[in-house]
Amino acid sequence: MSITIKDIAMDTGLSVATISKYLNNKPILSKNREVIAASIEKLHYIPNDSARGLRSKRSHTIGIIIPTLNNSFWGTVLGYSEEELRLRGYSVICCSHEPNEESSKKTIRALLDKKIDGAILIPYSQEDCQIISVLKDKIPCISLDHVLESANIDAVTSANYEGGYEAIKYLLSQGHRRIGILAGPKNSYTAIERTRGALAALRDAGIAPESELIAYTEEFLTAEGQHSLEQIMNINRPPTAVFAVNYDICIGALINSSMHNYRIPKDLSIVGFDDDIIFSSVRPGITVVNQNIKELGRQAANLLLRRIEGDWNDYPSLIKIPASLITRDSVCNLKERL
Amino acid sequence: MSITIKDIAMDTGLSVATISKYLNNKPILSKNREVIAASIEKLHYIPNDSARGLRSKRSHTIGIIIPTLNNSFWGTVLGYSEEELRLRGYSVICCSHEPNEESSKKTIRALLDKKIDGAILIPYSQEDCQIISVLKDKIPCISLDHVLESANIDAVTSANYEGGYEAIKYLLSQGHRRIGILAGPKNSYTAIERTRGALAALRDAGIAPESELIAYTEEFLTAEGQHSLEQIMNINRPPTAVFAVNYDICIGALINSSMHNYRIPKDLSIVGFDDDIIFSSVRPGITVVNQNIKELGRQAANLLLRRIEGDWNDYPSLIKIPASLITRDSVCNLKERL
DNA sequence: CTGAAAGCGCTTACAG
DNA sequence: CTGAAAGCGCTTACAG
Repeated sequence: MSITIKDIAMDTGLSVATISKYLNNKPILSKNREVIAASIEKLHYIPNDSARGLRSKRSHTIGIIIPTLNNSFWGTVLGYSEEELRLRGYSVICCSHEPNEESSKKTIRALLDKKIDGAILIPYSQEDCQIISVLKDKIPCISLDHVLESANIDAVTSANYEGGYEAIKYLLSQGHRRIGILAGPKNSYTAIERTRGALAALRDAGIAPESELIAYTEEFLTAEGQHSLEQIMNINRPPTAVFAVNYDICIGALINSSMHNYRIPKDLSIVGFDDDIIFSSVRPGITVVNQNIKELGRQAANLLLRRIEGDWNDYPSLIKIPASLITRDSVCNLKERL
Repeated sequence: MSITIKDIAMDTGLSVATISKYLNNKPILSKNREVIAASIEKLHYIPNDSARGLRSKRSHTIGIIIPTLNNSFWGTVLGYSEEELRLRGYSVICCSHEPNEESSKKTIRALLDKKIDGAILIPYSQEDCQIISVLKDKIPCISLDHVLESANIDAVTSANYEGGYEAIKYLLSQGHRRIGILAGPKNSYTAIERTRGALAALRDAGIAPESELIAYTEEFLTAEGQHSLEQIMNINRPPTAVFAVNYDICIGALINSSMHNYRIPKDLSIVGFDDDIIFSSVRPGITVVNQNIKELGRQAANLLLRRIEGDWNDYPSLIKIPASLITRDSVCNLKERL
């Protein structure tokens, strides 16, 4: 019924073995190459993935494991990875998982049953080390967004540390000296890195970080972001500016300042991390450090493909994608005021 | 190397044909059923999808075509569909596509090459009829979120009309009589339906809709939402309340009212469509009509599976998922005021 | 470089 | 209901 490799063999007068070699980019006479290409085009031949997979033990599908899709950030990363992978001939099957061991195991099991050739994993936290170590013994794996300490694994993340550093450096350049850090959860890799960068920038400017200027939360929740700002503005000498390490925390801070009628940036300057349509729509626009989501997704896909193709030269590799400051109107220039 | 159906046959003393029948839920002696189940369990047998696919011409994978994943709404829908499908033994490969013919064709081509057994499509607009009609001749297809007029196709959507009706009915119950409708794009199925419902509610209350109280946009953009509110508040007798038909439009309206220092709900009441964490974090909380995203995703998956399994009884079917009003504090009760 | 043959792990008629 | 045999469309050694 449908066109097979046999039809191409008949049509070209070559053997199926040669057609197969063409399909797999193995050396054949360039004359034959042309003939085959023309025949494939003419007959609209499409290789049968099931047959290829059955013989070669490779499924040409890769798994992407994501915490939750209820989040435009992961969804977007997934989208870019998927695009890159698709263009290279792979399909992706994506799974979301809950932050518990049972869910992780089920997800891994399902993926392995599907005989995926590799996986990109976005971990919840360090605990997900377990799930990745099970996987990476069997197939190539990339950790996205998190660097898992205990696991020896390829990772691609944003330059979180540098992004945090940039945010504070900018605030300092605008004359701020008392800067609060809405540091988010203590167990989040990204939050930790961004906070570390922020503190380093402070230190490099000769400012000793004060613990009352750092507010931690349990999770990335707007409600906790609100509370963080509340807390930090109630100390003896409140800051003139705050750096919020993530979207939800930043939204929370914004909500809290509007409840207190703080005028931004006059009463309080703010820099967030992660851009969103809302930060450019709102007045004043909110200055943020923006992640390059497209590169994040693509590089993860590319690195994974290299591993699948057998290139383990630089293993384990940590790829950092630069994050960049988007300057808007939420930071007051204290120097101009003087 | 890995366990195959042959191993199970050996272990149980039955033939591979019988094991295959077990795997495919065909009638076998219940005695044998038990023996096989035990053996599969014992040897950790996992059927090889490639082999099954090669023989049976079914891939047990289904395609989900999505406008963009850069959107928590689609991502979430995808997540729920994926979960449902996975539990039923299918994997999903998802593709995003651009709103142009070339991109659509490439996407369809890629999916068809993968021999998907069915597809769920979230169209951009009526134009996507083309892409769906190409697909649905070959494999079962469900349209999600949109009902495509010209294509005879299964669809599952939220009760958009009813949701719009509810929003206005609520506003009326709070004593509002002059109500603005931020109607979004004229070519969006969901926007049209929600607006239709809103207008019907007005009419049913004996209020003739006035065209100056309806503001359309080109796309779903916050900037256009801002402009819509601006426009509608500048007419001779501005409304006491507005209904925003979608998230972005609602955010835009909120931003515009904050720029004008309208106090919500005192100066202006507002009801949105589509919930978001931000609407419950903000003060006052924003009243919205909420879609049941989980059901949307699940029902689409279930309907598709029914079609794939050959049940075309109720074709074409339109499944409407109820949307429900979440009452918060953005609507002023004018009756109490009197 | 090319080709003949075997075989990947299943499902599908077909007999029994 | 069960089983023997053929075959799905490829890739993989192996000769040539």
